[in-house]
Amino acid sequence: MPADAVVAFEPRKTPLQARSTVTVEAISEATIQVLLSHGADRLTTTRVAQRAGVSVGTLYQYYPNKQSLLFAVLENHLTNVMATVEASCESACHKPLAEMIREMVEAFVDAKMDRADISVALYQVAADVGGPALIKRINQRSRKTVEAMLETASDIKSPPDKFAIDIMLSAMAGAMRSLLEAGPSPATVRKSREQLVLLCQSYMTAATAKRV
Amino acid sequence: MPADAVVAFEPRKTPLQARSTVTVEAISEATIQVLLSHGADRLTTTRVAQRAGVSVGTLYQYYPNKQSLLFAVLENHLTNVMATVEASCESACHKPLAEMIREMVEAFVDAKMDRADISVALYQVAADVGGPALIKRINQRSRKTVEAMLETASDIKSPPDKFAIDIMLSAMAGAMRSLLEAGPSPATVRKSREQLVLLCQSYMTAATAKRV
Amino acid sequence: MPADAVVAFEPRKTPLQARSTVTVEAISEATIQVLLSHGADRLTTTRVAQRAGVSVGTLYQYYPNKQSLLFAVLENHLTNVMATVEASCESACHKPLAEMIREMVEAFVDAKMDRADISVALYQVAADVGGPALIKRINQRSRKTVEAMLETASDIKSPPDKFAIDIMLSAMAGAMRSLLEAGPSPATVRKSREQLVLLCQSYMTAATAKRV
Amino acid sequence: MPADAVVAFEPRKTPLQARSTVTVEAISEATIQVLLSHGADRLTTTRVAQRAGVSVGTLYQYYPNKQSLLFAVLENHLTNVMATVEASCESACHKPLAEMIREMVEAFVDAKMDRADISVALYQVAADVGGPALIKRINQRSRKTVEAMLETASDIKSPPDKFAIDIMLSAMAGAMRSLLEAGPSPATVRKSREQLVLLCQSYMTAATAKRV
DNA sequence: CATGAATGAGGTTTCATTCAT
DNA sequence: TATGAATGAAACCTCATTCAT
Repeated sequence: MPADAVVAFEPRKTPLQARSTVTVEAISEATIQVLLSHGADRLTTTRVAQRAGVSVGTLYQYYPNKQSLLFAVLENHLTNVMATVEASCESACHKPLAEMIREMVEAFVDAKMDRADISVALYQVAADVGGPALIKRINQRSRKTVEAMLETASDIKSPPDKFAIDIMLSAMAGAMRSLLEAGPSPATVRKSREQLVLLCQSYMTAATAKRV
Repeated sequence: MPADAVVAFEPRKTPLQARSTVTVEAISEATIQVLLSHGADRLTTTRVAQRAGVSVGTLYQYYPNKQSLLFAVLENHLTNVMATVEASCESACHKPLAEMIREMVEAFVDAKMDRADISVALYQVAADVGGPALIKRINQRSRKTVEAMLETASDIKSPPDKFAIDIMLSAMAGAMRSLLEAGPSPATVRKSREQLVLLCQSYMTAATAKRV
Repeated sequence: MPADAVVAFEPRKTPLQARSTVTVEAISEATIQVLLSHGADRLTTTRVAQRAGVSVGTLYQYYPNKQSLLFAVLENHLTNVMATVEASCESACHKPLAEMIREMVEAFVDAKMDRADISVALYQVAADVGGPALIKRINQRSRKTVEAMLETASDIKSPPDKFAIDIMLSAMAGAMRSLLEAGPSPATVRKSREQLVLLCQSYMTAATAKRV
Repeated sequence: MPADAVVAFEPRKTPLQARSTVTVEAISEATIQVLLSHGADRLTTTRVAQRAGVSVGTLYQYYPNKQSLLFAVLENHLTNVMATVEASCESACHKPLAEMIREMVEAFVDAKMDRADISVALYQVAADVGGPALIKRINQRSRKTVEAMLETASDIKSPPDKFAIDIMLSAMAGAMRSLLEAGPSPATVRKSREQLVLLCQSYMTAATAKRV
């Protein structure tokens, strides 16, 4: 996959007709299937198109190049996960710190596990596809959401600074990645989830001045 | 990790003679240079050989294929980092928990920052080259080392279980990756290091039963 | 001229209705625009259709294929130029040789310069589209016209033979092409025009037996 | 043939070994063969390589892209023709004007006819390959050569200005092109050659102040 | 042992053309 | 008639790997 200039990541045409929407959906899903069954370096645009039941030409009507296709899939996944986390943040407002963290972390772990296969598959492509930049952007939004939640915690004076939140989020994501890549058993997942909650709780507590 | 058979990753011949060692070293360093200057998908064996000042043919006498080359470089880096961490663990034995963690985390951050460029470059290839498996192996060793250190902590009854240590290590590595990929300022690094220490200390403390 | 069969170059349907004429006109003009703005090898039927404000499908209702489109545009241009030259020939009948030539050459240069952009654009496609054959046909007509004119020259016994006229016309066209492709200043054009007149006059004079 | 940026026309590597020289020669010749047998738009790099008896990869070791290949062939041809003309110019020094012109024109016509097939084939590609720019460059050299020759003419005071020489050369080239594209009989060629001599002689004479 | 020319499978992408709506 | 989504053959070009010198 040549990745010279990181340009033109935007999908080429917005699917207006019903037929188009179906096609785009099929391509997107096929991308994941191929990623899972063949691996990132065996993923070819031709194969994706075949799996999607369309011709390569059709694929290229919606994505200007291979990168943009992978980028779109990655972005979609990350956005989904983030949406889940954001929802949990909203519902956890005004609760005590520990509970907030628990809900947030559990939402994150569950969202990731929900489509563990996709997550793992996407780790492979993130690096080639402008992943870091995208992740940075997503993380910034996540951090703001979490920060806003923490502002409302019932038992602390002031929330930890942005810095600490960033650290926590990246630590959580990193641990999750390790876990996913190990192909864990359900039991392991359960236990890890608990530990991750503990990790974040203890760090946030340590990084926070208690409210009077 | 590509779906096909993971073929011989081991270097082809052990460099017994001085000349060979020099050549292998040059190739290894050239790989990193090319990774940094051209990116993972512009890295070609020919280019690496040129940069190293040898012919492609020569390169293939020391590495059976491209993967094995990248694998070796990755392994070398990880081993170096781990060696540093292990050394710090040894020297921190019998100290109190918090101090142990501090020394270990600081050793890790410093080792990573020491050749930040390499770390960043290698994140690109890890996925394609059997990285996860390798990391798993390395992490296991790390975990054992850390575990052994913790056994000797002067202020705790028993160390956290393997599980918690794994979580901590992967969280630390994940946060570090995020940091490195952001291309941080020295000030940011200092602050992050401190926070990472705090993260690990508070988690380990929380995961540990205090000694009588 | 490509080696394969020279298929139907004729437009598919004669535009009888006003709407059709407008459409065909728009497509024709769009072709030139695209030729100028994108170059011959970036000219796609889709792009031409877009520029013309119609769909590709519509384009294919008036032209059976891409070649026929380009051919039509080329033919149109050449025919226009020739019509101008023919007109000048008619009006120059019965004048002295030198004057005839001057009027003819000046008409040619002016006609070409009138839409210099088109001329230059079409040089790019002529070769791929059966240009030489077309030019041959056009040139034959031109030669006959010029010959007819020369027959009436007041100061010569008999006109130069067909051969000489062909040579003159192709020399004139060749020089003009060179000039156009250089993107000349108005001053250069004026001077070149004068020289071209001189070239043709001196050649025709040399190739002619003077009238008693 | 995509022709975006007109870059990197230079051959990729200079053939140092004997084997390489042979290969390059074969590719060059094969290009002309394919051009003649299939036409410019059926010329593919694969076909050229096949005809040359090498693999595509090899072709691309010597030419960075298709354009550069065609450009090299075109340049080679034009340089050859020009060398012949230059030689004739040198040998015609100090002779009378008419004789000079005769020798120069005849040298040109003969050089072109010598490999008429190549000339015709190359007209097809010139436009796509940066031909005009190249021709401009070649023409400038030609003009200087001719100018230098004319300076020494034994029977004229001063030579025609650059302008007139440019006109003459482009007219001559244009007429020649027309002739070649018509696929002329030997008789036609002979006659055309004579006419071309006359054309240039009469123009140069007309454009010159006679020497005392 | 070193060299580097040669290989060729295979990847990405384009675009003329069709045809169901 | 007009549309434009879909097609898919085919083009260009790369690069891991080999092997004769």
